[in-house]
Amino acid sequence: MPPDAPPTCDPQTDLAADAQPDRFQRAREAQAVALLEDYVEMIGDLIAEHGEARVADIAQRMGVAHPTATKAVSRLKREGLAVSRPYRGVFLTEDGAALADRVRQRHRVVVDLLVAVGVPRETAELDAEGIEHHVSDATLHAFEGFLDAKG
Amino acid sequence: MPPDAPPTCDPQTDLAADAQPDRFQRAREAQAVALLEDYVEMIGDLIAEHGEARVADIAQRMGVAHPTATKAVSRLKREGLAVSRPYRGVFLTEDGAALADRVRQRHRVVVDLLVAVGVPRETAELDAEGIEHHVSDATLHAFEGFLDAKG
DNA sequence: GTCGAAATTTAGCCACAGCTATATTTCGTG
DNA sequence: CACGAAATATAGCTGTGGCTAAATTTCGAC
Repeated sequence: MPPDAPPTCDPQTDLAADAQPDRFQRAREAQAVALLEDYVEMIGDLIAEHGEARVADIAQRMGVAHPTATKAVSRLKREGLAVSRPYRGVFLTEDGAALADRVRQRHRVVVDLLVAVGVPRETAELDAEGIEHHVSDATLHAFEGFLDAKG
Repeated sequence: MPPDAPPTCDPQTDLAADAQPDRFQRAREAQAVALLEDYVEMIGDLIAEHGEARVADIAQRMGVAHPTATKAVSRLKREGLAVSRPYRGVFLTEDGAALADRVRQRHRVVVDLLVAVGVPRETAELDAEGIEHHVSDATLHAFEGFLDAKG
């Protein structure tokens, strides 16, 4: 096929198709940070409860084996989100703590919005765990506006 | 620490913590099928437009290299969602086509709901790409109910 | 103060999902 | 109808994120 004569007849369709790759790349990037966000939030919770986050507790709450949690912590340390000395508890850096706060807050807003539009609370909690990582700042702001207007 | 005397003082906190692993495992599973869903929907779109889905087109629209698309098609075939003969176009099985329809419909509902609560259309399209894969049937139903009630 | 249990880390495996480079096949053009 | 360009497939690499099994360290109990 010659490059100046694409096989599709509708130029509008082609335009939409051209915009798609960016969308999917964006979604892939969001997914890449999603796990780190979950671990950071979980570590934040554990520190708030116990004063430190032990690998065994992280693993248990994330539903993974101990070595998996250890590797995740390594990635967090590499990203500058957590610190730890060998065989000791894990702590968050300033950046990590800030991220944990943001994630926790976003989670709450997402759950509240889901409930506000009629999703049962329990279902909202379950779905929010996956949804929250794909909620942009703009969407989060819209959610907050909607909740303010409603209540 | 003895097993009958956990270090936390609040039994309610422990209960919530015990429920967490399932949540995360659920989110991980959802993420595992998300990519397949995207590919299936995209292949459905291409078939609707061109009568078949070529690997090069799939790769271009998904924003990945050709071999990545080829490997994805292999997984779809293994899962019984697509069929293809070597060096020829890709087609969906009955299951694949049904999944594509469901995904497309769910995407539309998610975008509509985001718009309904005040998210700009363009942002809604971007975020929906990631959000939709984590919307359960129960939540989708609630979204539809909310949209019906609204307009 | 030593020893053993518990926690952590390390090593090594698998599958996925991306990539580049190379081989193979198809198909339009001359 | 042969040939070369384009499309597809294969091979082999990287990094992620799981896992089990084995080595190491910590720490409480005696």
